[in-house]
Parts: sequence; structure tokens; C-alpha cells
Amino acid sequence: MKHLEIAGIFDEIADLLELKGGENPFRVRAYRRAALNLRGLTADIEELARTDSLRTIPGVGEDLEGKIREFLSTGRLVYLQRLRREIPAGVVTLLNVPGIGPKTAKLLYDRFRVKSIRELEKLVRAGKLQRLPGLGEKSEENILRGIQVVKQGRERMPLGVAVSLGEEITRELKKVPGVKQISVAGSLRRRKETVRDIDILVCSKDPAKVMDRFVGLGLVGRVQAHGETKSSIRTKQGVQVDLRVVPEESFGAALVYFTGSKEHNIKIRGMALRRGLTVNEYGVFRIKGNRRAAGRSEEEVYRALGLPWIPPELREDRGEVEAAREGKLPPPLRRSDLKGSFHNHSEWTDGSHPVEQVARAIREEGYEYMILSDHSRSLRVAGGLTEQELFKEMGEVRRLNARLKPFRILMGSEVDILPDGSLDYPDRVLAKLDVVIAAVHSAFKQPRETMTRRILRALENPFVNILAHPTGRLLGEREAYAVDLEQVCRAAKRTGTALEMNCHTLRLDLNDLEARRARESGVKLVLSTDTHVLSQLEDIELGLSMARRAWVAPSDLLNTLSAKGLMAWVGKKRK
DNA sequence: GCCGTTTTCGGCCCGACTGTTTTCAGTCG
Repeated sequence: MKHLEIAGIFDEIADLLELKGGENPFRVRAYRRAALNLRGLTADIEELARTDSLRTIPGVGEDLEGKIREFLSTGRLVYLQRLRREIPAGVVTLLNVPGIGPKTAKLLYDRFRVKSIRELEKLVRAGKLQRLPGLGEKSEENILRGIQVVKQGRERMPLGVAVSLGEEITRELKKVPGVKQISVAGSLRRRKETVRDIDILVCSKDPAKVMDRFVGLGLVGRVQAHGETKSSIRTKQGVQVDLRVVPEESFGAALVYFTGSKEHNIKIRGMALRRGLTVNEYGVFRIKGNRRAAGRSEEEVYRALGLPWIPPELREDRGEVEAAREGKLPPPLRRSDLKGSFHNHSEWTDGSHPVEQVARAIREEGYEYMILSDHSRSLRVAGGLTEQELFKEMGEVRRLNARLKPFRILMGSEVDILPDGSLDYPDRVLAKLDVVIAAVHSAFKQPRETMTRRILRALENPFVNILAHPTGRLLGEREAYAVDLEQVCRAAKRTGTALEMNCHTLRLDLNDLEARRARESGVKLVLSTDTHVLSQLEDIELGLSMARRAWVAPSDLLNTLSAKGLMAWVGKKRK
């Protein structure tokens, strides 16, 4: 995780340089770019340092390589310490307040020595800010509201929540007469695991009508901006939603622009310039003569740049532009590629429906088979099955399979990995199952080494085929447990065990970067909804997006195997 | 501070909105 620490340091340096003022803005940007690429790094940074390959990280040149090395070997960075002496650390936190940028933060510090959001709030409430140049009554109100936002800590919402909210709003706006096209954009469209605010793009002949409808929606808490082409609201729950209206001939260009990511856009704009083109949200234009070259659809925009259309989930400047140019984008991953639904619960344990109902619903979704994986005996809270109960469930599955042919229920279990790494059923029981999914559900606080050893021991068991939710995190609720995922990946690869990408809205575990790392080390992956209630079956869409973000190809997923193919894969490990 | 199918130096993406201004700076995405 050293790469994340270094990314944090580079971001802090960028903040501090901006606060200092008078810096070359491109130098600031260079630090931010390096930080971003470090966050998205899938390789091991210390390995890169050893093999003298740090410069292969985009945005890392001679100087930053030196700084990375300094931090890796000493755990400190003299340059950062010097900057921190010039500007107290607290000033940086002011930048978290929406509406306060480096210039204002600097001004506040120079005039009032403000070093924390609390001090800032006191000053605003005392009406002291109005006296500063460039700030007035409105600015005070804005900053005060920004402070509330930070305080309430509602920074980002889980993707699943954002998807629903986005769908609700687009559904309403579609009804406005004159609306021709509508789409969500931004990180929501890219399907990032958490989303800060929601961007919506509309193409309409009558923008004013759409804007009026938008700011008048029932869910609106307050209107922050209400312009001709751009409006911005905050919902009653405090989520910011931005709406843009663009003309038809610009819809594709605007969709590319507002879907981002910013880094992806910068990359393709650079490409455009080298082709004598310039790209903005209104279209692609020839610099000579300012003639329009594209803009109506995304496909058209990318084609004008000599690229195939790039799926939104990939647009993070993590190599997708280069891959597109070389025709090496990962093959498309569709719901219809999935033949099996893995990891499902029934009312035998903590699921809400009888096995038959679950099976019929999954068959209805177009799957050829499913894995039934109720909990094992130790997980008392979930009604884990004793050996006898498990055998009874097996009997029911046998009877159902006769009736549901050719659909097939594979008999599985979500078996607890006990704190010492042993499994919750003996091998003679596991051997009777078609597929075994192992998972940690207890002793989450074990030290990293213990937890890693525990999981590795489970992977070594010849009957364990899939490791469920490998990090155990619950977005906004529970931290991932401490585990060395690299070792887990290596062991998974060696033992022929797959890692799960759990699609539950709060899990998304493995996430995009972790999954990408796993597949790059040759590990097979599994998409699972971990369904307890039938409505959760649709979470598979979140998982598919996460998998695309991880550059997962159909061939990386066990779900794309037939039941027979999967059984062959299981058989290999048992041998 | 990075980077190169025009460059090892001279560029680096670009526009809307707000608030406080008399022409624009700051912030945001």
C-alpha cells in the first residue's frame, strides 16, 4: 500500500504549492497527475523500484522517481517537510470546503491565520470574511453551506445508491416535451464504486423547459445555480446533481466531455491537437478554418480521433486510449456472456426464498445453472447448516434438478474459514459438494499476518474453489480486514482457486483495481450477487461494470463456463 | 515537473457560472 501513501504525499505537495501561490501551475498539475497514476497502479511499487522501472509510471520522471525512492528508503520526504514548515498542515483542510480554493484559503491564512475548518466557521459567523477583497455576503453564505457539507461527511455515496437516484431523475426529465436524448454522465456513468455527485446530460430544443422542470423536482432541497445551459441542485438528502442541456449536434461530444474522467479527456484532447483538431463539449473541430468534424454521437467523436468507441467504465486514463489505438481494448463483457449464477442463498439459511423459487428466478434471468451456497454451521446468526441439514438440502436439490432440467442447481456451500484457517466442514463433507465457496465471517480484527495465513491455508484445501468477498469491506460501514492480497493472488493462482467479485452494492469486493491486479497475475474471477432476496439478482449489473473497470474479459470469468466446464475446473484442483 | 510520428525546449484542455466587479478572478468539473 506504499503507492497510496506516496500518492497522498504528492497530492499534499500539490495542495501546498497551490497555497503558496506563485508556482508554475503545470508543476502543480504534474504532482497531481503522478498522484493519480500512483493510485491506479496495479503493479507493486517496491518491485518497480527494484527493477528500476519507476519511470514507466506515467507522470513520473527523473525528479519524482527520486522522491519516490527517497520515501521508500527513508519513509520520509525532506521536500514535503520543508513545505509543511512554510504552510501549517491545517490550512490544507480548508480546501475540502466546497467553494474554497487555494486562493481563498491562502487569503484566509494570510489575513486571519485560519488553520482549521472550525476556526473558519467562527470567522464566518462573526461576519469577518465580508471585509476581505473579492468576498461578500454571498460568499459567506456559500462557505458556511460548504462547511455544513464537510461536517456532515456525506462525501460519497455507494454506486448502487447513485444508480437509483440517477435513474429516478432521468425518468422524470424524459417526460419533458422537447427532450430528445438523456443520459447520466460523470463518475456515475463510469460506474466508480462510490459517487460524489450526479451529472445528467440532456439534448433538447427547449432548454429552459428542462431546466425549470429540473429545479422544480420534488427531491430538490435547494437550487444552487439555474442558468440557460447548466443548472445545479442539491437534493434534500444533500446530494449534488448537475444538469447540462446541449444541442443535438453536440450531444456525443458533451457526453464524452462530461463522462470524463478528466484525465481521459486530457489524453484525447492532446491526441486531437496532434491531428490538427480541437475538442470541447460542443464537438470536434478542425483548428484550420474552425470547421466541425464530429459531435453528434460518442462513436463519431472517437472515430474523428482515430479511435474505436471506448466503454465509459474504462475511461480513467489507465491505458485505455493507447489500447484503443492499438485495437487492444478488452473484449466486451455482456450480461449474456454469463452462463452461471454463483453464490446464492435460500431460506435454508438467511435467504428469503425457498430453493425452488430462487432457481426459477435465476433460470428466468437466462442463466443455465446456479450454485446454491447456503452458510455453514458456525455462522449461527445466519442459521448455518449442520452436516445433517446440509445433506437434507442436497436431497432437495437432487429432486429439483430432476424437475428443472436442463437448468441445473449445483450443490455448494459458503463455508466459513475459521480463525485458524481450517474449514467449517470436514473434507469428507466438502467432497460431496459440487462447488465450495470459502469466506471469512469472523475474527475480522486479526493482524494482517494471521489473516493472510488463515486465508492461504483455506486456499490450499483441494475442495475450496472460490474465495468469497476477499477483503470483507462494507462501503461506508466496515473497513476491509487487513490482508495481503498479493499473497492471496499468488496462492489463488498456484492452487487453482478463483477470487470472487461480489456485486452486492455495499461490497463490490474485490473492487476494480484489486480485480485488475488479480487477473493480471492470472487468477480466475467469479461474479456473484450473493443473493439473499431476489431483487439482488440485478446487482449483477454493478458487478459487470466493476469487471469492465478491471479490464476483465469473458475468458477471465468462471461464470462464462458451462456447468460441465465448471465441474471440470473443480475436478482439476481435487486431483 | 513531465514529455516528444512535428519538439530535448516550450508547450501543457477548456468553458460555464458566481460574485463582486466595472472588466474579471476564482472555483468547479
